Amino acid sequence: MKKYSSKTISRTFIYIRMLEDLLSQETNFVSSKQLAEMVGSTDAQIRKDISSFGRVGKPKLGYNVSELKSVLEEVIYDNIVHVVLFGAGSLGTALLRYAGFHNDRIKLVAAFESDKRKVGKEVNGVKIYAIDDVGKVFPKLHAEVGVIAVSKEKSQEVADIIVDAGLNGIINFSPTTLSVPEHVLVKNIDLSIEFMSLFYDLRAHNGKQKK
Amino acid sequence: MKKYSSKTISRTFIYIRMLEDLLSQETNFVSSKQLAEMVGSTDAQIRKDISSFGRVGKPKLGYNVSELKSVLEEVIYDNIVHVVLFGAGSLGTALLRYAGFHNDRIKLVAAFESDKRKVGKEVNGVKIYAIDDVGKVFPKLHAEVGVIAVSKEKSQEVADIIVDAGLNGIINFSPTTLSVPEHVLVKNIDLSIEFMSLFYDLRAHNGKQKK
DNA sequence: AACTGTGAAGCCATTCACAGCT
DNA sequence: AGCTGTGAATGGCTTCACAGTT
Repeated sequence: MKKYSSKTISRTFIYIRMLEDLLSQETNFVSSKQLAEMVGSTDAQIRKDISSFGRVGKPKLGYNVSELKSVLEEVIYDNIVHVVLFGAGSLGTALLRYAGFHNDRIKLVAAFESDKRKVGKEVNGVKIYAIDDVGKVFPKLHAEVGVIAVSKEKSQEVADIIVDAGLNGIINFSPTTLSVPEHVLVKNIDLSIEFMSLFYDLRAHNGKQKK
Repeated sequence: MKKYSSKTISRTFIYIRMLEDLLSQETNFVSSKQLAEMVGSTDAQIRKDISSFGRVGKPKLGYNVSELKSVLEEVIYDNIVHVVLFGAGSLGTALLRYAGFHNDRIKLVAAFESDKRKVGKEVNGVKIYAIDDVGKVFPKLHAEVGVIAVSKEKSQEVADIIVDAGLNGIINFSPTTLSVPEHVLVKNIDLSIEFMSLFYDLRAHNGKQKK
């Protein structure tokens, strides 16, 4: 598998989304400049990203929308991601309901929760199991990525369970730095840091304007 | 206001969190190397970040934990962020309940929602208003940042409301690229992109290991 | 002796600018 | 004539490595 930078990959998802919009408007061709405008980037950036995947544009015409979409999709997905959720509290439940996880590339296959009252329920077609049954349920799931949506205090414990179960990708919504073996990839999404850093940028930004 | 890179700022929040942990264990000094290990970074990175805020470390001893914490906090917050939420669906409700927004630096001051059944309720001390009352309620709020947690279809409409109300920071949880005037700062948090790009990294990572 | 602070080097991503294609 | 693809230039962030400090 060829390795692209994860920045390029993140942008590629956004490009695909735009191409889908264009397709639904029956637009056949799009230029790097137009795409750039749609996603808030630059034409050079778009061309650089796309050209790293091969020669797909047509000089003078731009990119064929559906062809480009196929190329981008091929780069990114050869498979479906099987995701398991830990924690069905308010954040976990929001994730279960979140429309973004009900597409053809991501499949949320199960949720685990310690609160007995929630165990056995189903949200959006996803079953909630008791955390103690991980050993029993896991082998059937073919899961690849675990999502941690439990409290700060329990997150390391859950991370250990995920690692023991053999997964090597974690998305961590709790505000902690997890310690995991080196082969496990962790992506931290700390919502309060996102907020606070936006706020900081905002003040710096406004300060500049006043000058 | 001096401008630091937003990468440095994001890390600073994480440093503060670690320093709080150290304080609660009554540790007085910490070296860049120890901190690096705690947050999963390098000692040089830590020193570079901290030194950009001034000379605060003591050669041979390291950093005084509580002194460093004060310095970092001073850099980041002179004020409280007033946040307004749009959308009290499952994601919005999770945000209302999210512990990270109940600290002394972020204040979620109100929520707006179009579903009449939710209007008038209170979650975690935050009132839910009708979206039509924005004009009436807003002036009292002193809000600085708006959070969009509504569906893709309604997000641009809500962004327009936020901009009209005079806010110039938006955190957008919906999977769209908003169009806003140049002075408005938008931070997109697209959870499905986060997932998909983790998955991609994971596969690239595993591919490498097999060699 | 041990650790910080920092100039310099190295690395990566973005932007520029234009040759080449249709 | 217009738009892509890309080498070269730029800019920014990270790492190196060591002088300075206590």
